[in-house]
Amino acid sequence: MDAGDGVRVATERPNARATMKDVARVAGVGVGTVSRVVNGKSNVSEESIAAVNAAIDTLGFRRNDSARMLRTGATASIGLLVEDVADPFFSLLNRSVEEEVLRRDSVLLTASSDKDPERARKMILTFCARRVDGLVITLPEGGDEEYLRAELDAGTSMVFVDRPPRELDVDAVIVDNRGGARTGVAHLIGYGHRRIACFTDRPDLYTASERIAGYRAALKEAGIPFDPELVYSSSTTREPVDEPLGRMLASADPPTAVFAGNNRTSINVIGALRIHNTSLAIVGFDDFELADVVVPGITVVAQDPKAMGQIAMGMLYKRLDGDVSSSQTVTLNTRLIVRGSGELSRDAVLAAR
Amino acid sequence: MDAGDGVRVATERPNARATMKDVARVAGVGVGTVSRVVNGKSNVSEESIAAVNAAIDTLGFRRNDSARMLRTGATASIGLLVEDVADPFFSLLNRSVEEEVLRRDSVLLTASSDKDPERARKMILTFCARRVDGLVITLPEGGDEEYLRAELDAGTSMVFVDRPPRELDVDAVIVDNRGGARTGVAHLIGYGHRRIACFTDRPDLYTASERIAGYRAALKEAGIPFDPELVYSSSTTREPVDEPLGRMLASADPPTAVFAGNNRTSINVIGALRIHNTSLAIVGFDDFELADVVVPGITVVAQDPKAMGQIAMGMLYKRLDGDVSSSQTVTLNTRLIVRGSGELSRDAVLAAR
DNA sequence: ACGATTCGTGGAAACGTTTCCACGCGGCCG
DNA sequence: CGGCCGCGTGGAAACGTTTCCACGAATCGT
Repeated sequence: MDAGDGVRVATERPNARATMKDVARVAGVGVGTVSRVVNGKSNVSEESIAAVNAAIDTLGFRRNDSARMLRTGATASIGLLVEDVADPFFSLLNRSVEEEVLRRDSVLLTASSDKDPERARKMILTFCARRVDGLVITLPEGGDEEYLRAELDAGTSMVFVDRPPRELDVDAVIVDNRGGARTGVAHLIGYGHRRIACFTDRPDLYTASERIAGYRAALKEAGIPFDPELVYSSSTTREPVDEPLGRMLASADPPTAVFAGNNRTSINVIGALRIHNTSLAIVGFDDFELADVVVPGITVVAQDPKAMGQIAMGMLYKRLDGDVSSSQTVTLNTRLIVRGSGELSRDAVLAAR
Repeated sequence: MDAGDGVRVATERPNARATMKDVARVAGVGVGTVSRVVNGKSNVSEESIAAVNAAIDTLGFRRNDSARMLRTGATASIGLLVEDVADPFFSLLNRSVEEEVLRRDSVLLTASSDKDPERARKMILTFCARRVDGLVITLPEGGDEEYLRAELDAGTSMVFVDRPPRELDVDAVIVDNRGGARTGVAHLIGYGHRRIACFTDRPDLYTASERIAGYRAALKEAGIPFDPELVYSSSTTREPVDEPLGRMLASADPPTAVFAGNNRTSINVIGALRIHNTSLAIVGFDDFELADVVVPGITVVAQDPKAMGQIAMGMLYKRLDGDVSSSQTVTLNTRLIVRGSGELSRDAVLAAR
């Protein structure tokens, strides 16, 4: 009680948060009891509970989770790494993962790789240093993946999303990119199109290459020759495509339809069509918010990022609960949403020229 | 070396990560030296550095940041709470904050409040228990804010974004919602419109009420009477607005223009206009990705979420660096982006009827 | 040649929690 | 009536790091 006796003041140090020791002193109990009250454990008398809670209120005590994590080894946190949290697809995935994390009273650390393997590596290792319970990862293409094996061996659980693992033995949730693209392109072929342009992301990206493969598969099934002149892969999703589209339109045998490999590219294609003041049939991969507001509505091959997040977290928590069965890859089917842009027949497009 | 002597195996325990102690033993140095090497401190011989690094590699050692945080008290982490990480505006803010956090080698914890004060409270207290260095918060309307004061007093720095503080003495970055709305509506008035509908979010939300105030201010300046029949506030941003819009259009003196209070509402309004097969002049608040792809392009009052994130983090880090000057609120100006939908004159709209 | 300074180093204390062990005290059963 | 059990409790050890202190060796200045 006496502040001048050389011992530190009884109830509070000047600029530090109260600890359980402080609470114990004020409540007149032991630290063990404080811990039991804070964690809602049984075997504590009503009196003690009341005294401790009163002390907590007056001191503004808040448990220091760093200490708890150190002691228990469980951090109750999940790390999420995607390409870009601002991307419409990944932001929905992010939200979906957050919901599952919240349900488990955990906390979510998020990061964007920007498709840079080095940045991804840095963030993942940072997450591991924080001893996250599990990782949800969209691993960028290229770069060494071996560092992940060390973390895996050290006992960190992880799930890949949107891309399958290459060498690593980990769970994954992916989308049937190839099948979805094949369906979308076949849809266009069904409306008489034989010259179908294909705009995608960088082909070294897993999803882009799969979608291109689906595009080619659909052509092959219909006996339509593949023409590399009709394929354009942009280096970034923000890049406008009016120049390459213009070149295709000016060629001897111009396309009458377009398959757009992702939602940003769909938007870019729509913009380019407006610039060239023409209309082609369009099917895009991945739904986006305004797809049914433009005229005509954009027919898309839709993914389900919410389901992807839920399933990924389900797999992750099963591992955290001790499941050691062999790893599996869940493939989500896509859904063709018909809105008009994909149902413009070849004849209609040609007639409008 | 002998595993059978009752002492635990020299280099590794079965299922635990290597600690600095392990590294020290393998490298033949003390733990202090290992710590110095890991943290790149000076005053370590080349030999020791090499030995320690070799040991780190063979053991797969990774510093346990829980312990580090406990000891140092600095968690190198920032907590971000927004309405919804999947919202186009907040996902860009999220990304921008992430960039600043990364620059400081920190980690970002994210959460969505879903406009629920109770959920916000829970997440903020969780972040505080994790002893985040700082908080970036979009605090939902309603509910008690007093718990924040306790955290503030305990020394947690925080910045409000998108909403100003009510009672609390904290920094904030907001947008000139009222001025932006006024500019947008005045723009419509400049094209001859006098009957301007206003669709917004729940009016108990700060941003929505400010924008409505701006709408009214513009009307007042132009001497146009305010008609509550022309204002509709949806309860959720996902709610379609074709029904209320239809009612307005069927009235004796229908609107010739619309001011949409946020980007999702803009989209809903465009959809509703299509359903009613009519066209009105539109100005929306907040830019969105497809605004210049629809026909006509949507004229918007644009915010800059990226700048908001940068400025907020700048203010936060200044506080963390010890700045104790009085708190301030930065107001970001909006920018009118003209794309066509807002430049449809009253006469043109009436002529098309 | 000798004290003073520097450098590299090892080791112990401390951070705040959880958990385990031991203790006192009733009441219960045999 | 005595041992036993269970309950509520206090306190100490442990988690893995950082940091401070102390120590020996080597270098320096005079």
